[in-house]
Amino acid sequence: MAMEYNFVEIEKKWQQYWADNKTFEVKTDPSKPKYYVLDMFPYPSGAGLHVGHPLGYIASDIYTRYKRLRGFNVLHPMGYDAFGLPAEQYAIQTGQHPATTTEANIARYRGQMDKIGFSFDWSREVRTCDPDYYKWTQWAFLKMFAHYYDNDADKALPIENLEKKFAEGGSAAVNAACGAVKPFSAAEWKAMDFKQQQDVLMQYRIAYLGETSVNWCQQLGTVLANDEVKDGISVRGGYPVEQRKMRQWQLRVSAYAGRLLDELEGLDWTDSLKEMQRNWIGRSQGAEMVFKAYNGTKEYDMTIFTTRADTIFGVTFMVLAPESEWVEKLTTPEQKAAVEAYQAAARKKTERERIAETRKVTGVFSGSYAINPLTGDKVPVWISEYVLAGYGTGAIMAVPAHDSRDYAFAKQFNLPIIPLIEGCDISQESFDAKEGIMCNSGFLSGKTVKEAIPAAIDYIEQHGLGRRKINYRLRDAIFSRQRYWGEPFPIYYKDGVATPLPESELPLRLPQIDKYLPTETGEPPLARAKDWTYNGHPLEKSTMPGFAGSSAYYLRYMDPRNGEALVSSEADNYWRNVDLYVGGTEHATGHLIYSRFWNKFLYDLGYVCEKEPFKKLINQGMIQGRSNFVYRINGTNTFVSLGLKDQYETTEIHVDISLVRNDRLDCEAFKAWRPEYATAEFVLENGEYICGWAVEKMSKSMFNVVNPDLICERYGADTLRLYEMFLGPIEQSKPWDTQGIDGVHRFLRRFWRLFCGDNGCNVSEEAPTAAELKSLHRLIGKVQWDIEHFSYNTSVSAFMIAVGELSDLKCNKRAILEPLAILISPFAPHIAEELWSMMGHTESISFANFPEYHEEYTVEASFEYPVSFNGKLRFKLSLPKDMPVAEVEAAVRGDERTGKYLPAGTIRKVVVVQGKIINVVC
RNA sequence: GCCCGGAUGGCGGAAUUGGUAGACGCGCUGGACUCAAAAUCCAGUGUCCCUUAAAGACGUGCGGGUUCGAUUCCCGCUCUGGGCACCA
Repeated sequence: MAMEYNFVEIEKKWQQYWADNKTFEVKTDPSKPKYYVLDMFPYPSGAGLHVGHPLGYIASDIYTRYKRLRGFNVLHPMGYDAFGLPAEQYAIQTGQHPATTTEANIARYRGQMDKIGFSFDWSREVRTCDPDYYKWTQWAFLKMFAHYYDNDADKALPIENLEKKFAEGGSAAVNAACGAVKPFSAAEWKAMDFKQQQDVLMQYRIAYLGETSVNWCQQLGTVLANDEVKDGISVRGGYPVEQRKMRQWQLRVSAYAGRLLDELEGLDWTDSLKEMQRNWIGRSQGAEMVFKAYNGTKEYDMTIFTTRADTIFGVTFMVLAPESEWVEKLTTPEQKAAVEAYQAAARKKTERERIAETRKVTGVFSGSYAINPLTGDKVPVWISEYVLAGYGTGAIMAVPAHDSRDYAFAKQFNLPIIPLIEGCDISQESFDAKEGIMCNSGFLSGKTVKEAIPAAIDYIEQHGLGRRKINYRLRDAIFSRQRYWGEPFPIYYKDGVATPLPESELPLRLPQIDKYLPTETGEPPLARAKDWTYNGHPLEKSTMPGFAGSSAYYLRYMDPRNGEALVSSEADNYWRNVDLYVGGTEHATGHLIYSRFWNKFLYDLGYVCEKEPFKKLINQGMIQGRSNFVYRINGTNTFVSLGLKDQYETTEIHVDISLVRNDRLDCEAFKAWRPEYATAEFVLENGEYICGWAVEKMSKSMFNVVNPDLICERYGADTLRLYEMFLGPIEQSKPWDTQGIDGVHRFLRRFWRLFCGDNGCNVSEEAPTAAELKSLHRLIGKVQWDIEHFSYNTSVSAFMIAVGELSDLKCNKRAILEPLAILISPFAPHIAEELWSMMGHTESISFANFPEYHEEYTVEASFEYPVSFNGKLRFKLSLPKDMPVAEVEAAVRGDERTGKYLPAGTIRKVVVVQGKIINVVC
């Protein structure tokens, strides 16, 4: 029987072997260096995996297997981000419990992943919806509730510490991240009752309950975090989102803004991703300044934030956000009606409408005036939507000459514009650039802008008018969701005071309910649970958002079955943090911020030993679909081939890619596809119907989804793995094209034939030739470099070339083929294992060593030819001075016929220009 | 508007970073095997000039520059993907 490459049997056999032998289970082992490779765990959706999903998993699996061959103890776990909206939406429609559908989806995902031959340590699987897992999500929340952020210590400290300081010196004794707190003395603190004290403490807690403007989504019936909203609509579902003031649980992520920004530096992430986080955190350096404001009867100190303190001599008006607390104080009786109408109109707008009206300038005069603290000038105080309540102090000083938004506002309402920079033209637009020489600016006149900014702030600080201040755009994360399928809060309300559950009560399990909709009174679904109380007190009815469970999962993998701690310090000290994290860039401003925050918080408390969770991050690109089209002549049921379609008025229609091969439509299959096409007629070219095509997102509605199961069945997992890597660079988006897979499959069959003849294994014990060794070692060097640089597409090419060379040489030597099998095992593990065992090994290839690369030739020679080069010459040659260029080149290349100077194959590149050797590379 | 990327044959992409552009694969063309098809194997395949070949010229989005030499570095554009978007 001919020994053909039977991938179906081989893959089944080795997947079974790995499972039976627990090949990929790891333990902490101080005798070996650790390496932690993590994939972003999937949300198990009902649609299953398509061929794009495993891309990152394949890349990380290759790296994992490579690191194992290099002697590392590699932690490579997988689990499921199992709480979330889609399962709940499905539950609302069908009444099926989300746990049931989630369970089914997980089983499907697992089945699909198993077919691809990943080397996950499944004994460490976690699911965020498992009570043994979410116990630790709740635990972390309780810790956040019990801590505050001390700005002086620059870390989280226990809330008891805060209480002690309040009792000693009142609110002034602490410099901490907090909400709006009226200053109080120690005596006032002691005079407060329990509830009042708790209200104050709540303003300081890292997990806190606070009134805030939130993204409310009516259709989803829940609030959403900023990163869950894009362009004013919800990321999940695509429903409109509006701003509402609500009392919600929040995480004081903003307290960590500085550290989140600074510690980004040391991470091995792509610049674009770091840049995204920097923008999201949005540090801006400036000053807070106090303006006296007078409403006709009373004077107030109004604080504003500016990055352009140098422009203070050009302030011609002030602007408040409509939601600002100053609005009420500074609105005069005459303006009251107009201001309230403006506020009401602003409140009613959805986020989407506000975005749509971005360029419209609106505003209303408050009736009050403020005094410029430097010039003593009296300027009007206006109210406008273009100032945001949530940033800075919700109030600004307006300098229309040098800020485009202030300029537009001044033009609209005919307010004065004073230029402050010599020679700037402000007739058409403001001059926003931070360059030029100041004028009209008192003591700042004559300075450059860059000098004037610090000089102005110094002056302001010295005269007690304000202080340096750094503001961040990063907002606190809204942590409540009015939803069922999430972690319950371990919080109950005792006489209206939010009280933490004792840790011993964790996990607080999600109760059973009969319906998943909000109640008639608009309460979250948990209000439907029977007896949702603790010791007779009501429990919190909202649940945690999706990012709660995914924020610390990488820690749980280190010690997933620990009932006593999130992770033991032994496991944490060994595995430390993730060395390589692979996942999509869509989590840049969500998960990857929250996880870093969560980790830093646990670091402050001493539960984890590393400041950052993910050392190196690779963002795999998307695999796009390749859609096919047919062209229906308008008003008929006749379809015209691509090349002829311009002769008709046609409509482009997506056609299922399974009905198309090589862009040729199977017309009979098309007729059978849909009843409306049963009578279809075709206008062919050269007897064929040619379809159009386009690269689009892979989705059911475009009929271009390719299922990995099908590819595994037809070509095998090893072919799938190689082909996904071969498609292009891992970080790049690229279209899937099932056509091309044949090439990779052919390669694997050629690879197989290198080891197997018609009568089975034909590996010989002969010593390899120099040419064979050269081929092998070039491959080793290349593959090693490629894996370390995540350039897997070029490795696959290198394998193809090497196998081509070795086939031509009819090489069947063990000394070549064994290293070759090891080399390919990270990419195509099943075939590698099979060939390895066929060559007589009893132990799995996973425990072999990655072959060592050897330079084949060492060259020593001196060089006397006239030579100019730019640092690239790797060695010296000895050649006569007047040798003709052609001969020099031949000699340097090691031409076997001249053969005098160097052995053949030594030189890869010789560059000779105008009789001079410019560059020689070996 | 602001901040990052990207642009190379019919297609996906190589060129380890200033040194033979187009590796490798797909597709296409021709051939072998076959009654035939599929599969497999072999050869060719950037463009132009040309019956063909040789030889030559032109070629990495566009226009300049640096260099003996530029896909690679610099300046100015065009197109395109992504992120942020009244953040004072």
